[in-house]
Amino acid sequence: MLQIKRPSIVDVAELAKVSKQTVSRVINESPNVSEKTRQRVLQAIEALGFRRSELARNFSQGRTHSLGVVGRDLNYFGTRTYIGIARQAEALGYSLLLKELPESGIEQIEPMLNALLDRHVDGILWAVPEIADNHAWLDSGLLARIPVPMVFLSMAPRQEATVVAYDNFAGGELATRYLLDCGRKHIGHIAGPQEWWDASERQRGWETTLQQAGMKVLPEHVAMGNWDAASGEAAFHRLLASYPALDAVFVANDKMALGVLLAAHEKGLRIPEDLAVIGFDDITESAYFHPPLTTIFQDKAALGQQAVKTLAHRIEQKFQPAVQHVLESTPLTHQLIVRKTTPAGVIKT
Amino acid sequence: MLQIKRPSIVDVAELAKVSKQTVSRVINESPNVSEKTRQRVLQAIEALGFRRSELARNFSQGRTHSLGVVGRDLNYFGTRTYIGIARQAEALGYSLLLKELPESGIEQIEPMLNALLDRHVDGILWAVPEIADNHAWLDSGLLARIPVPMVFLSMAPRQEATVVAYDNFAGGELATRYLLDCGRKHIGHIAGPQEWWDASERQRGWETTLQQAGMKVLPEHVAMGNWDAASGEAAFHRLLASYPALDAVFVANDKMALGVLLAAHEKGLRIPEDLAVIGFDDITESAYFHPPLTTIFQDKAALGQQAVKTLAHRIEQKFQPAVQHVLESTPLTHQLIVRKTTPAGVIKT
DNA sequence: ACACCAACTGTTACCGGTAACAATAAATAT
DNA sequence: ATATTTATTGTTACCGGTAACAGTTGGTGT
Repeated sequence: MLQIKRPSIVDVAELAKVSKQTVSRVINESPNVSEKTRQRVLQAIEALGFRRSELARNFSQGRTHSLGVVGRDLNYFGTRTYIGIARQAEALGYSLLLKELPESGIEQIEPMLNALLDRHVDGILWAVPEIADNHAWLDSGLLARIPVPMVFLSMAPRQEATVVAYDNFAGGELATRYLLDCGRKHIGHIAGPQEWWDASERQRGWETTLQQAGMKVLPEHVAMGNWDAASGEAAFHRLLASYPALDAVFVANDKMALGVLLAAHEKGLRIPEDLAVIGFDDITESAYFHPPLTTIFQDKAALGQQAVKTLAHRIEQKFQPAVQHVLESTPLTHQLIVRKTTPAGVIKT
Repeated sequence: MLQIKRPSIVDVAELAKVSKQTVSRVINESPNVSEKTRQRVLQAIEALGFRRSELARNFSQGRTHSLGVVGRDLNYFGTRTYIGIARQAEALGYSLLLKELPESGIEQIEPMLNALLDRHVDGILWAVPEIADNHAWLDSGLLARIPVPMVFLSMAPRQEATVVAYDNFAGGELATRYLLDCGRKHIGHIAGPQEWWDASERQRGWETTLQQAGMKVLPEHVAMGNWDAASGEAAFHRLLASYPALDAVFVANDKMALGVLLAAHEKGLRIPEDLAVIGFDDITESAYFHPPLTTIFQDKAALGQQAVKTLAHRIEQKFQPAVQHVLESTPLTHQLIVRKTTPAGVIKT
């Protein structure tokens, strides 16, 4: 059961009868190696099955070609986002070191960041949704003490931080304007938890659009849920009670919209005739809701991708300030997906 | 913009006027340090804000206290599973290095494993669903050349491999037996893709249960989907055409069940009176389907947790063969969640 | 008072690469 | 033919810890 030691650069050097530095040059494709020795070294590498230890290389260079990703639950930050992150990181030659921030939270933040820094990640991607003041630590000066570039996913813009995010305000506008285009006059909103930045932005988009259309927006025109289908159902009952004239509702995410559809059925409301519904997210199931849900789509994979690109860009700048790196950016804009919970034959303005 | 160098163990040693070895002893809580020097060292650590470089430690020890996780899409392997993995890894002091195996697949496997080994992960968790022969590489002898413990998530048992999985066969039995208990006589199945191990196991559970109940199982009693809601809808139409007597259906996952519900509505079938439906997975939305879906639950978080425990156990065995490590295992059993797509008042046998 | 042991601390080497600089050999200029 | 480049290769130090072994000190037994 003897574990055979991985061959090291020295083993290769001995076999090829060169110094280990020359081997290093070969594996790093330095041009200053004669073709003859290069071949000899390559042969030795082949013969021994040598592979460079990234661990050793990382240690010696002081950089690890890896990104720390701090997430919460993945649920929010989302499978699609994660795929975008993973693919882009791979494409740019970075590994991902993942950490889950537990609910409890605040006092875990510094240890978590330290754990990543102790492993010398080249950069950190903060993929925790902004809820209440859980980003308040940014004001504590902690950020300034972090010696690697950091990028934040989907949070309110801040002076000191690099943020990659969708404009949820615009998304809310888009949804609400479409309901107006449908000719609806009483457009309610089922919001996500107010403490969530994304939720309050969507709500602000709804509110602003209605006001610009000359409509009054009253507190009883909104009900709040917690993103879950169950809460959407409950919120809809409350909303209908406080706003009986309701003829359309913009729901802050598709899951809650599912609950709304169920509740509306129970109340005997016809959709979309009596009530138009528009969701947010375009989860894969929403095309199979009953009826299929009109919703707002945001390309989460592109979001993750863009975040990694941005982070990598800042890292390269740091390690090779001389070289001009290009940052190609993907536009992040919402898309309206019209299905059956809004009336047919609407002309979009 | 000068980057201040992280203090190293040597800086601490100088400040505390001891050798760096003594500092090492202090941070590793060796008992052989006098209280007086310990305090002096701790003070120096505090003063400098020293933190041990895990990178250096990993390098010097030849182990990284990290697990390589190879996944596909997360979609399948699932958010819940991932949470279980992350939490358990954190609890046991392991970091996670994540890799995404692209669809293309096979020829990517060896490079991917090598990438992990180059970074000296202590163990590898293979979280790619078994589809068709995508696990055939296990027979190539590659596995034997991997110098670290490896654990496979949810695949067919194999001689040479450590597998942590739910018994999907038993899950299929559980679902089907319940439909029998409901008094149904014509129980069809909407299967996942046959190439998926999980799917074929669930189907086998269905088939076996019916046969044991003395019923005939014909090919036209099954239709196959691809896990998506859309495919569930289509499959149901086909199934109904080929098996008109159908009075119950076991659907291999909840998403397809969603499509089935939609299709059944279109056909004017009452649920559960005309058709009983049972899904699989218990995704959060299924409680809000129309009507709420009866389904089979498996605790995916426990699955991920168990996989990490198993892997960690094997790693510890390897690094400290002398110590007897205990492996506490969580039982992985399915649970029947009865909602409204099956008739009320059934006595479970 | 002397040998011996325990408790504590220090020395040296090593993990596997890379960086910076030095040395040698071959090629070109004068 | 000699000085000077240029191309190629080797030497040495270093990254920040840990392991193995070697001292040093003080207390104890006789």
